[in-house]
Amino acid sequence: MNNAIIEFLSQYIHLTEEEKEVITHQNVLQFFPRGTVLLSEGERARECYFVLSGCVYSYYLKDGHIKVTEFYTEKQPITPISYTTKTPSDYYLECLEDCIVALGNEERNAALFKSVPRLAMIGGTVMENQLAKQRLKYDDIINLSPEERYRNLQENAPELLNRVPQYLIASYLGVQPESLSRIRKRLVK
Amino acid sequence: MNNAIIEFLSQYIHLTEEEKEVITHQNVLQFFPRGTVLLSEGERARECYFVLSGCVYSYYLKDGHIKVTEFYTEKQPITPISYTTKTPSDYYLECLEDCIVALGNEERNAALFKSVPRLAMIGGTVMENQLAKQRLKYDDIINLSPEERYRNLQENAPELLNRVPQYLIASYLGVQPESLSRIRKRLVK
DNA sequence: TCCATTTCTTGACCCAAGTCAATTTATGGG
DNA sequence: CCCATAAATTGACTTGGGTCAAGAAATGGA
Repeated sequence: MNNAIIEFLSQYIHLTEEEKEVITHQNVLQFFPRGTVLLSEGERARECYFVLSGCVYSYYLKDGHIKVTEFYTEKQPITPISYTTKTPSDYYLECLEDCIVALGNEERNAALFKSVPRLAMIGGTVMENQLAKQRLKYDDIINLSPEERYRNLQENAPELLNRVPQYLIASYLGVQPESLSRIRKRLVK
Repeated sequence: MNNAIIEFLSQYIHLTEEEKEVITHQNVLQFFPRGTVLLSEGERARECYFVLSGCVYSYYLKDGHIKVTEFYTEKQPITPISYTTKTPSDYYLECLEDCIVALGNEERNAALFKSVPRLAMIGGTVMENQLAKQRLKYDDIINLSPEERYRNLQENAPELLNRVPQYLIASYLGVQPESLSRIRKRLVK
């Protein structure tokens, strides 16, 4: 379970057993029951997260309606924009399921970097990779119809479709729940 | 002109006159005439860029049609996904106007970091900021109609509308040229 | 197990964007 | 300055998603 962090970091850097040990022990883990709001609009994020289990989603409100922007599941880092910019958040961050989450902040990261100095070097790379992913997602969305977007989800993240209520998937795809219902109907036949 | 880099870096870190001097002198600048292709599909990007003057745009081909993903103008850094991932590029990078560009690669960056060590620390922050911007752009697009996107462009980057041919703007907004023409017509009245 | 509430589906209608085709306008090279 | 070509506009038609309203199905708490 806790290995998720080690697995994640190992994508970027080779860790010795000793370093893995240190990282595992310095982790600050926390359990949040489903429905917990980790971050609210107007609040300033004081922490970033790493999902070990469960599912977190981020959304903002527009005319009182939820607009889902992302789902975060196992082995995914969450860096709220508000954490980056140190300004009040426009987004909510909420647990869709019971979650176990690793917490990060500048203090704790600094302590970790002191123990495993090589970790400090991959910060830029991790961010670059996140950015590359976000770009691909953008380039996808801009030229695809809602139906194509849904098919991509089916292809790339089929498990999400089972874990997440359909009206949140619809919001994530940028369509109304009625439309998603019709898209699904079209695709069945 | 060359100050653009100093201006850009100063958003993240305060530079002494001496450091500014060093950075200015270590810069590798190059002129590219309009139409120059900086990166082609299938090629691996060996450099990243910083636009000092002119306009560069990135696009990919889908069924032989251009899909514009971004315009880069003065004081904007360009980190091709291919540069990040060290894999062949799916994108083209091309000069829309005559351009003066600063070139970066790992070697040159390392040399620069050696001269001004503090620069190495802001890499993650620059990337985090780029990521935050890209996220906002995404969240925008997903819930806005083409017409709203166009109005946002008018608001946030009116100069682009004069510099860039309309059919490229249309592609950037994810609509057909005919549709953009009609959107503009609707908005005039 | 039952009921209230939430979520999902369906129908009818509207509208904006896509498509194809034709025409007008702009542009740059000679 | 003219012409060939590229870019932008307009018209007619199709189509898929939005909206509003009603009903069916699923869910969870008592």
